[in-house]
Amino acid sequence: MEQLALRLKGLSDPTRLRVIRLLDHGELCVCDLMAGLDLPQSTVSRHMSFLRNAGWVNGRRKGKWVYYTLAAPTDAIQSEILEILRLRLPDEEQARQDHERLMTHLANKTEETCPT
Amino acid sequence: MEQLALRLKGLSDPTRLRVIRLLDHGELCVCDLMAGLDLPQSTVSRHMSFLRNAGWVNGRRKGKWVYYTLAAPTDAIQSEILEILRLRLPDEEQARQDHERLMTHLANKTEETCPT
DNA sequence: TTGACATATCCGCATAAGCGGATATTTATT
DNA sequence: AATAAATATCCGCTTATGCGGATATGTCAA
Repeated sequence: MEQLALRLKGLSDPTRLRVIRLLDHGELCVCDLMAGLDLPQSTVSRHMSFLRNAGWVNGRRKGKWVYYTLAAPTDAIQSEILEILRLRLPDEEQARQDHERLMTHLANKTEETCPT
Repeated sequence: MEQLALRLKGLSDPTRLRVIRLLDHGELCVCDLMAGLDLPQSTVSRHMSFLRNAGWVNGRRKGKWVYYTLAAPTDAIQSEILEILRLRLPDEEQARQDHERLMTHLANKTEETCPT
């Protein structure tokens, strides 16, 4: 139960659900998430640590950047919950705004300033 | 997201997951849960308030007793998460003990001391 | 090796949660 | 009305969580 409770605690915060939703579009670095969420760097980084610790995301370093992706599920529960979120995360105004901010930000990124 | 985060926060505690698992056997009053969880009354009652507030259980008063049941899901997410828990809640030693304590307690209950 | 950038961690702070004993509330019984 | 039983709430306490600015760490480029 401990393990599962920790997993679910990872999802028990609105900001972290927004992160999951943004990551569903693919790999993003912290600065991308800052733009999408419109939150300061320390706040985003802290939530990413929490999510990594709870087993929901992986981070890989690429030069100065750390790219986060949704983690591959390690058990059936995690896999099914992730699938539910993918299909049914509420389609709220905020999600639309997050996505729009992210897209605007990505459009202004050049290959050299932030390589994949 | 707020709403969903609250829902998930309801499940983000080991004791509350144990409650969900016990309630899957059917309606239980607080004293039943105290026996199953082996926790003091104030602790159990507080967790039940939390779960009710998060939309996972309903309580109905019957005389001196308050019987709790799993709440009927109000949306697809809740329904699917509940189904996952039902199918896949980890089969741990603690769950076995909880169940055993509950059964022993129920066996000692007479109709008059605690009616359904 | 210095500078600039991206990220992580530290800091102090405020609020939320968890705990269990004590007390209040509700209901049935006499 | 008084008592007892079941439950909810209050209390003081401890720990966890969230926040954002400040600082530390890691990495690349000049």
